[in-house]
Amino acid sequence: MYIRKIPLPLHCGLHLTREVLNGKWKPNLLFAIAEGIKRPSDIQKALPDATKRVLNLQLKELEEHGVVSKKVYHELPLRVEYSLTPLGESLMPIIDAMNCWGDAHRPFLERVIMQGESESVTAERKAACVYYLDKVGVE
Amino acid sequence: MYIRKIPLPLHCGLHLTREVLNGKWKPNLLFAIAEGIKRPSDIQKALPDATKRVLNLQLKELEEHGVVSKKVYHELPLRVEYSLTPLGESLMPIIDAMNCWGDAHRPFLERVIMQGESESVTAERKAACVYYLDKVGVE
DNA sequence: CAGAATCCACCAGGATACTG
DNA sequence: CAGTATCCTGGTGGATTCTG
Repeated sequence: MYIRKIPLPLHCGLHLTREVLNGKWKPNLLFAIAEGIKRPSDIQKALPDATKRVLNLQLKELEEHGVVSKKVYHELPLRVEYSLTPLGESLMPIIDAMNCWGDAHRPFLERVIMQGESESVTAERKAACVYYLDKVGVE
Repeated sequence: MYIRKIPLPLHCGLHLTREVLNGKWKPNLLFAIAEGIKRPSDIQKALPDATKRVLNLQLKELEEHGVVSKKVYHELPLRVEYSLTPLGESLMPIIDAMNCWGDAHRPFLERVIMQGESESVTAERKAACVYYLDKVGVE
């Protein structure tokens, strides 16, 4: 197994949670499992952009962190099912909130995130921000 | 400026939110600013384990993503103040929830996260999980 | 005080091929 | 079907130094 060379950071609740949720696909994994997508093959179908390898890695971490549990049925063909632990369930409000927030602000976020990528005019970006933030402020 | 070589992933609300919150210190930065810690020097004091450089980088991203705004007072000595935008405010319930969740489960999480580091006996870890999850389940 | 410039170690995550 | 082994690249974040 692997031993980290850089120690993990401080012990603020934020960091602990971050540690659990940190991984490109972890929120999606939790979300999928919460939706009843339990079997690895189905999970892969649900997240086609992720590799088997990485999904397995992150599932393993989620398991080690006590938020999902894994049940292996020794049949043929082999069957495996993941599910949320109570601790994992307690995380779902946060996951859902993150999902909603992202969806609610999608048009703005997509614009502003993409612009960060394509080194475009800062002024234009700022204008977009101001425009949107006005709207938010009014709501 | 820098052009990303790897395109950013899909457009699910979860990913958008992740993009905004992704950065070792971003949740803490938002939290600190929400608490009224506005000036860079104070922010650094609040997060002593982070480098000026990285804090600046992540603040800039938060700004570009429209969740914080930066006000420069052209005085001497130079004064700068960050604050949450309305969009950033709308993120605070999530930040707070993450903070609470981490704090609420700290004893368990600390144990289970640390053990991941020091490649210790899996059986022991599992025992710890089971023990804790029992408690959670009962609550 | 605020922050840009350099340099670099680390490691997360993708591609691919393989085992049971 | 589920999972592992190997290899490799991009980019995050730390250390340090320098400017206004």
